[in-house]
Amino acid sequence: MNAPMNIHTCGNCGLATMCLPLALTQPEMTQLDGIIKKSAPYRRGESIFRQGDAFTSIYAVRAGMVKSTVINARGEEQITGFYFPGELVGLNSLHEDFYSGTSIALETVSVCEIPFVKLDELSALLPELRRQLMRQMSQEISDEQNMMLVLAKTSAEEKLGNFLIRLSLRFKRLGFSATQFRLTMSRVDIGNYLGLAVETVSRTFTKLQHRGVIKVEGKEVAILDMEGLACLNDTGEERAKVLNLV
Amino acid sequence: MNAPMNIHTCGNCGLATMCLPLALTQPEMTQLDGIIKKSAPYRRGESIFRQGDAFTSIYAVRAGMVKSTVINARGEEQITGFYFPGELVGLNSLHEDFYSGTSIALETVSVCEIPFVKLDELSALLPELRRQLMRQMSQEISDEQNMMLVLAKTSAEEKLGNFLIRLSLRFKRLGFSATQFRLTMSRVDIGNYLGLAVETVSRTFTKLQHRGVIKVEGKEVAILDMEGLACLNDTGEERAKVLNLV
DNA sequence: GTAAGAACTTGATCTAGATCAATTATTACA
DNA sequence: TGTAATAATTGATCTAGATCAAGTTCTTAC
Repeated sequence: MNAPMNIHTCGNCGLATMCLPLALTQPEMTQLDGIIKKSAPYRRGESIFRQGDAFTSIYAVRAGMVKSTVINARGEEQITGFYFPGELVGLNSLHEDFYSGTSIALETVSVCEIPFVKLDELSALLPELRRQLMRQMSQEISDEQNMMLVLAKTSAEEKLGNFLIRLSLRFKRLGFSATQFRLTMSRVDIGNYLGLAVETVSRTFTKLQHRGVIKVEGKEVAILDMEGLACLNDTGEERAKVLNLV
Repeated sequence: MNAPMNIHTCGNCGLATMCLPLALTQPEMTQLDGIIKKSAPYRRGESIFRQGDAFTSIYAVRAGMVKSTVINARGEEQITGFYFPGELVGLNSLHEDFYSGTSIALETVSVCEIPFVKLDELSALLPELRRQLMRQMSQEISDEQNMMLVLAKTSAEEKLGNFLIRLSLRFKRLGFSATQFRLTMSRVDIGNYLGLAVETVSRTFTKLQHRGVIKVEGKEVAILDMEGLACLNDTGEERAKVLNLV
C-alpha cells in the first residue's frame, strides 16, 4: 500500500485497455509506469512539442483532445490528425531525430510522456508491450490510408459524414455517447483537415441537417440517422437526388 | 563456405542498407535470413496477398514494383501506395487478423516473405532489427501524412509534380537516375492514387511538358527542371499565370 | 454587462477538374 | 505480322466546391 490512490498510474488508468498497457500484467504495468513522465496539463492552444524540436518521446493522450499539424510546402498549417485519449502522438517522428510536426492541445489536455529510448528497451523485455506498440502504429497507418481514400475520392458530404462517424466511434470507445457529442475543433480545423473551405463545411453541416441525418447546434452534434450518414455515397446520394430534384 | 553464392541472403542483398537488415551484424543477418521465406517471383498483375486473407507475414520487396489497394465503401478499388525494392508491404495489417488490402505486382516482382510472429520474436533479441522495423513503420506514417497534405490541399499540377518527385527520390535511392525513369504504373493508376480523373492526369502531363518542366513519352519521363517541378505552388504558379495569361 | 474580436453562416459568382465523347497510340496475342 | 483489345490523348461541356462579400452569432476580457 505504498502508492497513494491520487497518483496516476497505468494500473488505475481507465484507458489502460485501449492504450499501451493493454494485455500487460500488473508488474509489467509497474515497469512501464517507471519510465513514464507526468507533466502539468496543457491549456487550450499550447503545444506539446513543435515541428523541428529534438525527438525524445511519444505521448499518450490521457485527457482532452490533441491536433497534429505540419507546415506544408506553401508554408500553410495543415492538420494531419486529431487524437483522443488512449491514442499515441508522435509515432510519425521516431524515424528521425526531430518531430516532423506540431502537437497542439484543443482543450485542457493531460498526457503521459514516454521517452522513446526507454520504451524501446522495455519493449525488448515485454512482448505484449512491443506488440501493442506495433499494433498502434499499424492502426495509425491503416487509419491514414482510410483518410487518403476519403480525401482522394469523396464529395464534401461524404468527407464530413465519414469524419463524424469516425469521431462517433471514438467517443463510443471511450464510453461516451456515439450519437451526441461536442466538436472540440473549429470549423476551420475541420475544413483544413478534410481539404474543404470553411464555407463548404458550414454549408454541408446545414445540408445534412436539412436532410434529417444530423442535428447541429454550434459545436453540439447529434447523429439522427447513423445508417444514412454512412451511406451518403451510393443509395444515399441517389435517394437524395430523387427527393430533392424530381 | 557453406552457402553457395547464388542463394539469395540478406548478406549478399544490395538492398540490405535500406531494408530491415540495416545496422545488423553478419551473424544477426543470418538469424534474420533464417526466418525469411523465399518464393517464386510474381508476374505482372498477380497478387501477393488479398484483402481479407489471414494475416501471417509482411513482405520486403526485392525487385520490381508493387501497388497496394483497398476496396472502399463504394466498392471501387483505390490505390493506397506504390512500393519500391527495399520497402515493406503489409505493415498496415498487423493490428488485425487479416490483410486490410490487396498487394499486386505491377511487373515481375520478387519479395522476401517475413512471418510476423517470428519477426516479432526475433525483434526482442535484436535491438537494431526492432528499431529498424519501427523506423520503417514510422516512415510510412510520415509518408502517408505527407500524401494526405497533397490530396487535401493541392492542384492537379502540384499533385502530379509531387508524385514525380517522390518517384524520383526513390529511384535515386536505389541507384538509378533521378531525372529519367519509366513509370511502371498506368495513367489510370496514377489518377486513382492522386484522386484525379485519367483525363486530368494526361492533360497535366502535357501541360507540364509544354511548360518545359518535364518531358514525357508514354511511360518514359524525364525531369528537366527539378526545381520548377517542386515549386508548382507559389512562385511557379504565379510565374505560369504571368507567362500564359498576360 | 458590454465591447471587440473570433467563429460561423449564407449568398453570389467563378473555376478547376469531372464527365462525356471521340480519336489515336500501344500492347498483346493468334 | 496483323488485329483485337487496352491505354492514352484531346476536345466540349458541366458542376462541385472555391472564392469573394456581407452579415450574424458566439467568446472572451475588462
